[in-house]
Amino acid sequence: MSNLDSDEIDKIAEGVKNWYFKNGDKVFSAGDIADRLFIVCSGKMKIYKNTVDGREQILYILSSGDFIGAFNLLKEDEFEFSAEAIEELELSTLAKEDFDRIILSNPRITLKVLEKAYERIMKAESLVDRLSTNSANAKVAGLLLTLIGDFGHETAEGIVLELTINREEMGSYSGISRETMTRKLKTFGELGLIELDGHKKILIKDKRGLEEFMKE
Amino acid sequence: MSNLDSDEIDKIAEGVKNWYFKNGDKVFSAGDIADRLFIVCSGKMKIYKNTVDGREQILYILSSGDFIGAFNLLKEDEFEFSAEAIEELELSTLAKEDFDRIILSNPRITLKVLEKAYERIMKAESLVDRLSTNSANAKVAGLLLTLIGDFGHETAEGIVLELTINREEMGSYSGISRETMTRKLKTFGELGLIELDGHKKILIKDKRGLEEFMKE
DNA sequence: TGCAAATAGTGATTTAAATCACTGTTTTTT
DNA sequence: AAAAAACAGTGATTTAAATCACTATTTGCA
Repeated sequence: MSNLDSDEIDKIAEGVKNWYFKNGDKVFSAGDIADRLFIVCSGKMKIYKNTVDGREQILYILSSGDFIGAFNLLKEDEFEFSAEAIEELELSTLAKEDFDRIILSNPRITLKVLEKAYERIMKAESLVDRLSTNSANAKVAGLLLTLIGDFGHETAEGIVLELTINREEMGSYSGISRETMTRKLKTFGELGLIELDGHKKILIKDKRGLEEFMKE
Repeated sequence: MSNLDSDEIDKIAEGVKNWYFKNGDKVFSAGDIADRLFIVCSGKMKIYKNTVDGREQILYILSSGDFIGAFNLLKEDEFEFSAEAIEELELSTLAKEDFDRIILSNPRITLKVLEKAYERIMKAESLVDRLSTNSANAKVAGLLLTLIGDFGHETAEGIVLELTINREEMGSYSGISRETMTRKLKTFGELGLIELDGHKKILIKDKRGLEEFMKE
């Protein structure tokens, strides 16, 4: 936050509010006025839409440092999606007009925001990738690779996913049903690509193998 | 292009090249180095990926004023998609390093680019919307509404789509097969929502009705 | 204008995943 | 630690769209 004079900083700090959410709490809903910027400080939240046929489609999983509600500079639209905490979550929010003012007067911050916008484009396009195949195997393989980014960390035995989403939500993040998700994960387990440990932990044993699945 | 001094403008003009493509010509391919920015001057081109199961998934249809190959500032990646003219097409291209230089030194242009990035986010997310339903009816309705933006113009009888894409490509822009596209368009015709006039023209008779189809 | 090539339409069949209905297991709560 | 609630697994069945194989129509070019 360089390039801000102290008056400006004071003014902004005034507008910043901090929030705390528990797993499952709703942060905002589709249709709410998007007059604030939400910045994730710790924890995770899911961004999702309700589809035509009454299911939920997860678009993004946001972690520390991600923000949402900002790119439409100066226009104050409604949110087209909803947000819900998927683990303990700390947020700061900032009035959109303050944010706009900061962007308009601080080129370096504009560039940062542009970078974030690019990140979001990449994520949306990779979701399109996942949804555009008809093969459930490819969807699940693609999902697991994405989840490495969202929930993965390296260990001695390989990459471990410590999930805070359930099978239904995994389905919703890849466009398949809960039951198909269950069945495909089992198949991948039998093939030695992954190892399931309870409901909340997956060990990725063969990342390459998963990538292969996305090519057929 | 305000805020550029004349030296700068000269330097940039040097790097600009103009291109002309016929319908069906390839502009660039996935895997090509993305070291240029492509700006559409007139005509249209489609941006697409080849999916896992060997089909083509259209991501965007770009028209005059749209550009591609830019948001990943300073990084020179490969294109993850291909581009092909879908009617006579005039392009200008600009070396990416020049573009980066312009952005970094002209905040007003950065803002313009940010606006375009937001537009692309909206388009990608609306494509996700379309792909995330299992109902072919909803996909086709959503497609037609999107095509209004890409190919539509108002006439006395309603909105007319003068298509430069075929049924296969319409399917590819909404995640269904050519045959299903054909059948659903027929159904919509019978319901009085649209009217088909040859292969290349569709009259939208009931936009509201189409929107309704996206909600069930 | 007529002809070839491209594109679209259509019925029959297959297929993979959704759905349904239930049971089993894990996780969380008190 | 026990009980309740949430979540996951599974077989049977249905379903909608993909695919196949072919014909008909449209388009654009010579």
